[in-house]
Amino acid sequence: MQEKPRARKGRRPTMVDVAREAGVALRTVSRVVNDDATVGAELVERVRSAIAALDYRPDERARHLRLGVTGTLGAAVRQLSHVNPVLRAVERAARAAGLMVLAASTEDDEKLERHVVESMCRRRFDGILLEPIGADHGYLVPELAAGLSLVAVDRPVLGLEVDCVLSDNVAGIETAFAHLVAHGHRRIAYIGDDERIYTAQERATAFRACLRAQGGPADAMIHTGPIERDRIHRALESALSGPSPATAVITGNATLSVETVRWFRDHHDDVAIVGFDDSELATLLRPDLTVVAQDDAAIGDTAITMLRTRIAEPATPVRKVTVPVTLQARGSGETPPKRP
Amino acid sequence: MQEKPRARKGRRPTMVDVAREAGVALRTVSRVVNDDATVGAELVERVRSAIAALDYRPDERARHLRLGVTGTLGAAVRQLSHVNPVLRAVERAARAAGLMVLAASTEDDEKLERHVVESMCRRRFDGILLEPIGADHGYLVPELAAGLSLVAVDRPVLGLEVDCVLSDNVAGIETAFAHLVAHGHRRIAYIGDDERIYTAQERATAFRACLRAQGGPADAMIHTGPIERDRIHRALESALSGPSPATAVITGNATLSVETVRWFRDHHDDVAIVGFDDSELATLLRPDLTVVAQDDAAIGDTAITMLRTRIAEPATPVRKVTVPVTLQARGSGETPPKRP
DNA sequence: GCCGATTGAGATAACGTTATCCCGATACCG
DNA sequence: CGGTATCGGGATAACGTTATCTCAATCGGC
Repeated sequence: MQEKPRARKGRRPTMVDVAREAGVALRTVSRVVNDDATVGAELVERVRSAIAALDYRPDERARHLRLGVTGTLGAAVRQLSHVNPVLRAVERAARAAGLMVLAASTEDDEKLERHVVESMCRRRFDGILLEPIGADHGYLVPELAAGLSLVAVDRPVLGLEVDCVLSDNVAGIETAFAHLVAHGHRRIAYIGDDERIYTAQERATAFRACLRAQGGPADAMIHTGPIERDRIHRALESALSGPSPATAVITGNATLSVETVRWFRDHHDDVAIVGFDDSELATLLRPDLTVVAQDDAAIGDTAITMLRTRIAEPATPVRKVTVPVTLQARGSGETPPKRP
Repeated sequence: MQEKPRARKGRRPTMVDVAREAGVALRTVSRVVNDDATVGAELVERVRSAIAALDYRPDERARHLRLGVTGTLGAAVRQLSHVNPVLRAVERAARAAGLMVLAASTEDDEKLERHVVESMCRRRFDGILLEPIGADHGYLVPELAAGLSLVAVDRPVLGLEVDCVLSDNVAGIETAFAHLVAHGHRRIAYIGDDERIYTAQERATAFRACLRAQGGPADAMIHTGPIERDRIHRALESALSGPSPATAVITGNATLSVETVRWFRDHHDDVAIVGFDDSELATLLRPDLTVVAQDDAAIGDTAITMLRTRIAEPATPVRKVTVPVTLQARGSGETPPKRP
């Protein structure tokens, strides 16, 4: 039988109603609800009976106002509709600390980021995790001055000194580059994101340093720009043609890997590839994709730890934590250079 | 120069402080902050100067308590770390209505689902969208009786009469089946999820009906169970071997498609496949994956519309909306049966 | 000139919890 | 026996907004 609970009319019972029903003071009800051991057993029983009789359900809005603490962390992330394993780690770490993470998406839109973060500030969440986009975070200055606890994840907030946890982009690119060199590659191309994005700039800069250390020409092997299929495919055509085509490719993030593999599929280039960051599709390809994997669990745990420290000790010096990455050799980065 | 805003000591300024600074009543400050047109220009200016001087920032916790409305919708979804395009549509529709959606993940865990939903109830969110898991939602009965506005997304809350918006699973399976029959297939297998899950049961039941309508044996072509790689691969081996192997496969969701394609990759079976629900990988394969695509935008928009109706008119009769799906023919479902 | 209506602004309560402080009863010690 | 300490419970304020109601001044009409 499909149960159809009938919604009550009018306002919900409060502790005042419970107190009246139980014949005790309001403060006594609060003590019982909060398991205060100083209330005698008889009164405890009367209060609990009244709670059940009235179907009283605690309202944390009042509690949040009185205590000035909400037990809630906001997570302003670029996308909720895409893969976000860091957020899983964040939620688990928060739960372990008795906190609730509530996430909203900024959709890579600077105005929306501001809207989301300011909405969370107005709700006085205890702290906020932010995947920053764009360069102008001036709107954060008064919030930080007012006492906002915030940790940036995956990239710093440029121009502001706030806590940050991110992957070791430099070491990741170096590792990928060295891995390909170790497998015989000498002409390695880089397909990266728009360098206005912090992580994209870090990775591209690291790649340039690798090229210079190798003694080779720098910029001809680097192709950065917005993540657009046509741009990526033209970059690949350029990198893999001409008198000295690249024999290996490093891609700057998972989406670039997707587009690179899509292009490979149609053009059958037997080119080695190492992608930055892992994803589900990495093991669907032939050969499996070799990747520089970020440690999502460590990033998430660290982000929560730093945020809780910021909340508890606002005077703590600002920190920037880089989390090591690891290379997962699965095949696509281990093939030797194709003879021309 | 890296800006380092210094967090204030002590409590933040409130409207009481602004009133004192401006030399007006508290109610006047509230009128100005809320753009009440009955305040004279001189007082408006004094209040705004005081707001700037004190760097007053509104606190919505008090407002939520006084008004009994938070402008917040909770979204308790199975996963935040996986693809969730419905959530994007939900956020956009909510934003258009001036509401904020805050999401938390239930990680397909019944206890966690209850924890997340009850946490949102204690915060008195205006309404909740829920991707239900499991069969026992008894914990919702008192919440619904107390006035909770809730809409189930993607599957109903079994045993309770609450609003629900989901895809037309039956038509989707029928469309996929008919599509394969139209391309010459007569032996079609179904790889599905655990039938304890509502959508899995609907899809499997629809598939059985298709088989019966075709006059063929029913259960030998249906393989349902938990989404485990080994189980799925054994199901595929079974379906594609023996005296009458299937020449086409329908998969029950995107993850099943992933695992099926993974198995195909290693076994090179030239088998037609139609997958239920789209995903990014669908266009990475050769040929591209033919899918029954859910209308995520319509589901999201409908969910928000139904929730707002439930909030505004609690006595509205409970509704169940099924959103049409469409078949995207991309190649993998159009290949003819392979000759034995 | 007086009276009623309107307008701008202010006083205070309300929302629903928890903290702070207080009170009365009881027990113990000198 | 009296004084002090402790304990269980209660009265009331606090959190920071908004709603409700009131008041005084001004204006217009008769």
